[in-house]
Amino acid sequence: MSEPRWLDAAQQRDWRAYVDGSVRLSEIMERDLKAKHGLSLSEYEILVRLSEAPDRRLRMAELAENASQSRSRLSHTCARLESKGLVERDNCPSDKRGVFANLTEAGIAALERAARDHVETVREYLIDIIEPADLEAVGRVFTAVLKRLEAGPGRP
Amino acid sequence: MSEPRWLDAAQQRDWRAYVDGSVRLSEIMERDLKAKHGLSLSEYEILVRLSEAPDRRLRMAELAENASQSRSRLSHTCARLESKGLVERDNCPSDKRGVFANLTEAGIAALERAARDHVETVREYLIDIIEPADLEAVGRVFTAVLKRLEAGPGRP
DNA sequence: ACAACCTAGTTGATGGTTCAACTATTTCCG
DNA sequence: CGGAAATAGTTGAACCATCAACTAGGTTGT
Repeated sequence: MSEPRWLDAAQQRDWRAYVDGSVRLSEIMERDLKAKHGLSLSEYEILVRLSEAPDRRLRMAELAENASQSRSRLSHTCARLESKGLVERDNCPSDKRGVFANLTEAGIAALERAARDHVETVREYLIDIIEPADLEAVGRVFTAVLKRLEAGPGRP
Repeated sequence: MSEPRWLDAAQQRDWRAYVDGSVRLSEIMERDLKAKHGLSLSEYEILVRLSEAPDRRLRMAELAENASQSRSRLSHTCARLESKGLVERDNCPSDKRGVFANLTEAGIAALERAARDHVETVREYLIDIIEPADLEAVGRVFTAVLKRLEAGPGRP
């Protein structure tokens, strides 16, 4: 139990800006999508990942991984999307435990509409108001975070 | 209704890294705090803001603003923290509608314990694995986001 | 002084997320 | 082969956040 290595003033300032800013940024994304398209951010993410998959279909586990959601959460969210007619689920022939989620035509259309507004919001509140070099830095930072998280716990 | 200004490949890559990375980063913070100290991230944030306030007390509205939470959410969360004995609420004498939230001794102690672990997690999964200059860029970026959000909607 | 309005904060219902338990299938390996 | 262990996905309960409605006290203007 050693002394904690506290952040210095500059680190603290930057970390705090990130905490506050990222919470409020995702809040506005959420609100915007919900108001204009009746979609939550996590529903939107699912549609995005499906739209990029071959044949616009993915196994539930892979979709959960891509969308950074737990399997349970995906099951519930998928049920909701299914009842909205944006997603369909059907059984995997080769693995009888497996389930494919796939995007319906309505899902494709809804995503296209939502994405047009969403990209505008992302620009308006982030991309267009910062230096391109700083966006690249953000990319590097969170790529490193993802890599670190994959490596699992322990601090080498 | 003009054509959307889609992100280019590099912007898309960086934005996606941020979306995925930030979700997963706050997930691990949340899990860590919950497992080791029984606190959610938003409870933790409330304790932090209170601990920094003069006399470790703040009016509810101000606390809500500082912690980036809605007033309603703060009421509920505060009720939970109160039942854990970490926060107390009492009436404001000068404005009879008002309520002060203040940190109890137990709250101070709980925060101190939690903060020691929390800073370690923040370092392990973010600060210590990136370039200092990139952290500064993150700080600039989200400071700009906060400024933009304060300005309100509309894109000048 | 009083009516209209605004601000502080809470409450309860609703809906989404998490967690643990469960079924069903597949894989591993003696 | 056959049983143990691992994997895919779902379910329901408990928990937390959001939203609209509400109480109560303050502010403004005439």
